[in-house]
Parts: sequence; C-alpha cells; structure tokens
Amino acid sequence: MVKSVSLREAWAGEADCRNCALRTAALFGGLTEADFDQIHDPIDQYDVKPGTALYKTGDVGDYMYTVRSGSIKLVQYLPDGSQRIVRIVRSTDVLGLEALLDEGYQHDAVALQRAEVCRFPTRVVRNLSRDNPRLHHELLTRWQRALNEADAWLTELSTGSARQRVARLLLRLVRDRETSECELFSREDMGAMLGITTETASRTIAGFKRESLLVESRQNSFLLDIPNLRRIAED
Amino acid sequence: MVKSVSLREAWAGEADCRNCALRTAALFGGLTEADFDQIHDPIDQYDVKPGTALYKTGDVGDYMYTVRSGSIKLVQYLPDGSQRIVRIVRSTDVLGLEALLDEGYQHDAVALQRAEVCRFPTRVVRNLSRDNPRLHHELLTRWQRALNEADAWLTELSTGSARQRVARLLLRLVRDRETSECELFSREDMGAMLGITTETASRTIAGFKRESLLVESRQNSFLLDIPNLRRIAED
DNA sequence: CGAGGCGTTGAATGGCCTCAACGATGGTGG
DNA sequence: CCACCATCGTTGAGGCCATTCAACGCCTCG
Repeated sequence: MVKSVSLREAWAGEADCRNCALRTAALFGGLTEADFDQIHDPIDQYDVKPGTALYKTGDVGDYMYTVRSGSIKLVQYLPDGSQRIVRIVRSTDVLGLEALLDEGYQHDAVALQRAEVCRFPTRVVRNLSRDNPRLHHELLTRWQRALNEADAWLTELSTGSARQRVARLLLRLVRDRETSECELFSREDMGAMLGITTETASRTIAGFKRESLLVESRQNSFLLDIPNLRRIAED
Repeated sequence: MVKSVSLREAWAGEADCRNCALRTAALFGGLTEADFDQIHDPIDQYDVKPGTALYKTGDVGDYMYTVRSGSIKLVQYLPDGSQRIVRIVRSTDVLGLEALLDEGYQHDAVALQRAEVCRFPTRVVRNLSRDNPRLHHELLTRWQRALNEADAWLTELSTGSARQRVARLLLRLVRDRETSECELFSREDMGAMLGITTETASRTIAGFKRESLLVESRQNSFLLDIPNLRRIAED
C-alpha cells in the first residue's frame, strides 16, 4: 500500500548549520560557535519524496531529525493491521526525541509531502545537552510540545462528527501560516488521522468544496473559508 | 456536574520521602541523603476523594505531584464544553511535568477514585535536576512515558468499535497488575475516555457482564476474562 | 493501450447517538 | 426513622450518520 523508499537515494549533501536559515527556530538555535566546533559528526540533509520512511517502529535510534520543509506523519499500527496517524511533524520540528533515551523509535516516520530534513546523530545531541543548559531546555520544551500536540490530536481530531474533525484538521493546517492556502493530504491519510474511513473523508472534503468552504487555487492547493470552517469546527 | 472539592481539607501530613515505600519507583528514587538535605521546602501528602481537583487548566504550576495510590484523570475541554479525558495517571506516576517549563498546567487533574498523592514545589525539582543527572534522566524518561501513553490512548482507545474500545480500556486497567481484579470508573468517565456516550459505555459494560466477561467480585470490583476480552479487543 | 492508484459517488446496512423512562442507591432533612 | 431528592446505571425506541461494498472516471506510468 505505502511504498517504502530508501533514504539513501535522498541524500542532498552536508548541512551548513552555522548559516542555516531556520537556525533561530531550530533545535540548535542556542548553540555557540564553540559548540559547533565540538560537532565532529556530519549532519546530512535529505530531500525526501512522499512515502519515504525516515525510520520505522523499533529501529535503533542512532539519529534524530529536524524538518526543514514539508510534513512527516508519525504512524502507529493496531494488532489488526490498521494504521493510525498520531501526529504530523512540520517545519522546525524535531523527530525522534525518544532516541535520546536509548529506546527504539516509537512510530514509523513517513513523508506526507515532498520534504527536506536534516539528520544528526543522537550522540551529538546527548553530548551537547550535557553542558549546554539552553539546548537542554530546548529539548524539554520540544518534548512538552509533542505532548501538547498529542493531546490536541485526541481532543480536536478524534472527537465529534466527521465534519467537525475534517474542519478542525484543515484549520490546524493553516494555523501560524501567513496565508490560508494549504495542500491537502490523501483521503486515506486524512482518514487515518481522524479515525474515519477514506470514503467519509472523501465525501466530507467533496462536500466542503461544493459549499465553497474549500476553493482550489492551484493543483492540489486550496484556500480555506476560515470563519465558516471555524463555525463548523466548534458546534 | 463534577463537584470541585478543595485540596485544603485533604491534607494528610508531611511526607517522609527518605522512608517512602514507593521510593525506588518514584521520581526521587535516585536521590542521595545529601540531596534530601537540600530540600528545605515541605513535601505534603494528601488524601483526595473522587471528584477533587489537584489543579485546573491554566493554573500557575508551582507544584508537581506523585501519585501514591488511586487514579487521577487529566481532562481537556472542547469549545462546545464537552470534556475529553486524555490520560489517566496512577501509582508512582508524576503529574504536572509541564510546570518545569513555567507553563500553566495543560489539563484539569481530577481524582477518579480515592487517591493519595504527594505534592512538592516545582522549584525543588528544578534545582535538584540541575546538578543531578540521574533525576534529570528520570524526568526525561517520564516525559517520554507520558508521550507513549498519549499515543496509545489515541491508537487503542479512540479507534475501532465501542466494544473494542471498552475491552482495551479494561485490559489496560489490569496491565502490570498481579490480579485481574479492577475497579470500574463511572460510565460518564468511560465515555469521556473512549469518545463514546455514557449510554453506549453502559450498554457495553452491561453486555460484558451478561457474557460473563466481567464478574463482580466485590462491590464495584470486577474480575476480567482476559483471554476473551483480548479477543474482542484485537479483531 | 492497459493497469493500477486515487477520488468520488451510490445504496444499503448497522452501530452509535438522542431522548426518554425507570429502578436502585445513598445522602439529607423533617 | 422515614419520606424525599439527586445521582447513577440501565434499558427501550427511533433516527441519523458513518461504514461497507461496489462501481465508475480520471490520471499517471509502464
């Protein structure tokens, strides 16, 4: 069903953290020049296509990732084989925090859209955070952010009617964005996020289009009628 | 609907951490005698009745809690006022980690059953964890555990039919327990945990009783037919 | 050109929700 | 002590919404 593409073919060179455009927002934002000198391991940048898995559940957590662009889904499986997407991770977010605890990864991490990520050895973070309070605090903050996301995913996206859930998902996609334009996910992924079937996701999205709550601006890019979607989301 | 009882009347004395029966499993398990000497603030123990709130969403996080016995629910609210229970916290678990980051609490924390908790100032943990790698690692581990719980709550308890969800909840209640005996929650709470109505929760539990998957051993204490519940949970 | 993936739509079923009623229980006050 | 009330679990009836199973058009790609 989901094609699994190797990361190998996605390598896009070594990253230049010091001059990273996202640096202020990234995990390494608080590092000094001296800190960077301590990083002897290469930090690689990858260009991943939709469907590519960065890692799988249970894999040894030698690496952590920062997302530069695009979206990555975190997927868990039920005993019966059905999948549930428990979170999506986007620009400036960190993937694989659990690796710091020497646990295997807790999810499959799979690209939803074309995405750029930076990969760095877990060991680097572990070493740096020992002596760097700011990085260390940054890690705690991100752990908490993941937890808040997980809770919101439950209260907002797994509660209420299908219409409400889809509306909340759409609104979530454009939060903290300058425009109300966004790319949609496949109906199958939407279903796995919202705990509904792909058919219901499809019907609901199609309905929103007919009601002009959703207007296609470019190929698979939609403008949202935020006020009306918000009305649907809340009652 | 839910009575809110003040913590004040629940005070049960100062805790004696050094001789705590739960110490090896508790947050402070790795502390030395010297560490304890640094704690100048009192650590209080409370005996809370069902319905009592330890804290509410947005409250200033001056304190953290360890649960000694019983269960505490973490509750979030939707804009329309309906509530969703996003996690339950039980013996040896820590409540209020988010307080370490100077955020307000992210949930209402309310006792489900009669419970005993220890309360300690967030400041104490913040100070001790600065110089104590073991405590510090313990904190990270607990953060990750909360995250795993949150994810499991979504995949196991918010996915599938009502029958499956209730079965999974019951099994979860006796996991890592010596016996298969457990107390049930009110049908309203079950509904809020599983994203179903109280009536559906009631009907499902009543059905389980009729099928002898659930046998009352004492007043509101039930023995589970684990193999058959597991069968229901998985298909 | 055929195959396969994806989004869409239809029809029918069924599971859950809604609204309502009722019994049991436990606490309160006369 | 007992009538009274509130709460909680249970059950019924009816309706709606999501699922299920199926078919079809469109697109990409081999």
